[in-house]
Amino acid sequence: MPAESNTRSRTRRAILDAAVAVLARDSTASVGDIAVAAGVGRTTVHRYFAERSDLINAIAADLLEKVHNAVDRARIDEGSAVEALGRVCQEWFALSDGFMLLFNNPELINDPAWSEDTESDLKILELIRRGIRDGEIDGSMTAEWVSNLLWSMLYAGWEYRRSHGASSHEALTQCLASLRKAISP
Amino acid sequence: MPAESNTRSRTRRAILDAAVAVLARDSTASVGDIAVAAGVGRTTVHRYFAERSDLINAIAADLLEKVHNAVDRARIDEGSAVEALGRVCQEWFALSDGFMLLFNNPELINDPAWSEDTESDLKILELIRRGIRDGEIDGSMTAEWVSNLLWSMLYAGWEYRRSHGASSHEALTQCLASLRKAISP
DNA sequence: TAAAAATGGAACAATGATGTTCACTTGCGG
DNA sequence: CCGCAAGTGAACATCATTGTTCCATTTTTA
Repeated sequence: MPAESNTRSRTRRAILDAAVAVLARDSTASVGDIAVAAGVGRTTVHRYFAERSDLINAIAADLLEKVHNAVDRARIDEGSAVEALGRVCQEWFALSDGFMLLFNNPELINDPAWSEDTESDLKILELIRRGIRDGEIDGSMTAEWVSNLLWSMLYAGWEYRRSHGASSHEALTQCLASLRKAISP
Repeated sequence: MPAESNTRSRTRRAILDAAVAVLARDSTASVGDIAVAAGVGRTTVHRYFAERSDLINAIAADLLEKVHNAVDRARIDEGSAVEALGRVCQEWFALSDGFMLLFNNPELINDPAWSEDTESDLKILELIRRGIRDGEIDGSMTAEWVSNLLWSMLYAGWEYRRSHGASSHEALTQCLASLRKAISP
């Protein structure tokens, strides 16, 4: 199959990005709202994603890829486990819109791609177990709980920024500090 | 005005409780879905709450009252601040459905009753400040951040129970332990 | 520059939720 | 045990969203 033309892939990206931004604020936004946000006609959106669910699925796939890339960039095999977790946190922190969208969109979480444990989830769990083995992370907690902690800290950081006007840097710093304290042995 | 008859207030409660339970799982559930869950005709729901938004507002008010009552029961002026925070956590943990509903219902959070800082929010912030003054809580964090931490820990606990099949007791225990570690000086 | 690709926008049918009315039961409560 | 408050379900109009089609217009690109 021929590669998608440049114009088409640019338009596709614009729609996808706008959809994430809009749906993160209001998960019930209409296709029309998304089209406006993307600076594109509603017809065009339907030309790229026939049904609303196709758009949702595309968002899920896109986010999944971003998550994977973030984990790669974090080089989780290098250095101490806690440091590596910090790097993952930092990378994921930038994906706030996508995750906010994921949180309050049951249909998204139930997407096959996000089934039980994504590849990235498993990598993080393994990283946490390494931290526990090395005595860097409190072994009285299950790896799953630590993983939950990480997510909820990210959430706290995003919320801190959103509702208290904290800068991203500020929020991330607090986030990381609290996570380190919470998981330390 | 005459007090509401027993039957009426019972029906009202049934609708309200069913609405919380249903909307916590799917925030877009129809009034019909709620009526079925409440074991009541859709017409009856509309008799109690003319519009959908009236029902939503009633839920908000109801939850707000539960939150207040929980804070009262926690006797936040007694004992150490950290112990008191623990009691609040424990009380609030039981309101999971309501909060889940609150989290992914923008229209609910924007309800006048939940404006900026509810009475309970202010009480908790004051409690946290007391903890910081008394040296029980790390003073390098703002009270607002600690408050956010508390919420995100609750969220982590609920999620741990939901997706990892942990018992309420287990989840709450982890929740409290991690919170204490995160906020300790 | 001209063909091809991409977009815009109007119009339309289908759908599902909402809110209202009404005539008909049900079942409390005095 | 009976009357009346309360609830039921059907029917109806309204509304917003969705998905589709068609044609004119703009933008790419060959």
